[in-house]
Amino acid sequence: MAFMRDDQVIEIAEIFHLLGDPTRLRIVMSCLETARNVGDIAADVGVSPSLVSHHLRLLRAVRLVRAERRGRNVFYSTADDHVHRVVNDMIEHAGEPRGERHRHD
Amino acid sequence: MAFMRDDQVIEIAEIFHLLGDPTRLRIVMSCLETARNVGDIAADVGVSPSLVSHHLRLLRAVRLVRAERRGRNVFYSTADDHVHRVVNDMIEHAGEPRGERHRHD
DNA sequence: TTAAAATATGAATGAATGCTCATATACTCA
DNA sequence: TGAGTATATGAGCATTCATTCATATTTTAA
Repeated sequence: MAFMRDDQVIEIAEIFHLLGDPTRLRIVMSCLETARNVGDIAADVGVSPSLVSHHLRLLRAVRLVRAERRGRNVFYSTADDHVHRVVNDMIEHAGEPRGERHRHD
Repeated sequence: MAFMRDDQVIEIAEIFHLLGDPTRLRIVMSCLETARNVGDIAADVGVSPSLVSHHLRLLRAVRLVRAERRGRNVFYSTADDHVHRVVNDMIEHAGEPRGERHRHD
């Protein structure tokens, strides 16, 4: 783990960083189970379509989401199952009781 | 997922955000398998002990790492197994071949 | 072709952030 | 106790970033 190349670490950190903004995280969560178009995501998250579009561009760039055009809408969905696992594990982590040890070694 | 409370999402995003800096991610990786003291982590990552300490304080605050004093050293280790999974899944995600679909629906 | 709807892009800005350097605290051993 | 080592903290600075607003692009339908 300590022997990972710098560019690998930077790439991974960049993805974490994108998930590290509440608005963007909500956007990812919004299209985690089913593909959703930009307008619906915006309504879901409670921000402007413009802002959603900005964020989706970043998420697309690192392949966290994929875009698919249907008529005049563009539907977004999470790119692969790792995203599911990463988000779910983090939810579990955050859900743990705080203040004490969480491991047994 | 869309029904998560705001404070939950914010808390999770904050943890992702902390993993979203290359230096901090390296620090976490450095004490992912075995507990390591600040000086060794600094040497590992290639930054000053001061900077490592700054980062460790943030990581401690969200319980990503735990501190344990031994003599004049303080040893840090990752707080629980979710961190392992999250980091490993993300490495897999980043390691995938790019440019094509990664799911089947 | 035109109007309207959905999405995307660009510039500007206030706020947050990572880093450095200086200094403070904690611990050990002579 | 005092010197030396290991960590921690605080202020200051340059940079990055999330958001807004205005505008552009794309698509459908009349």
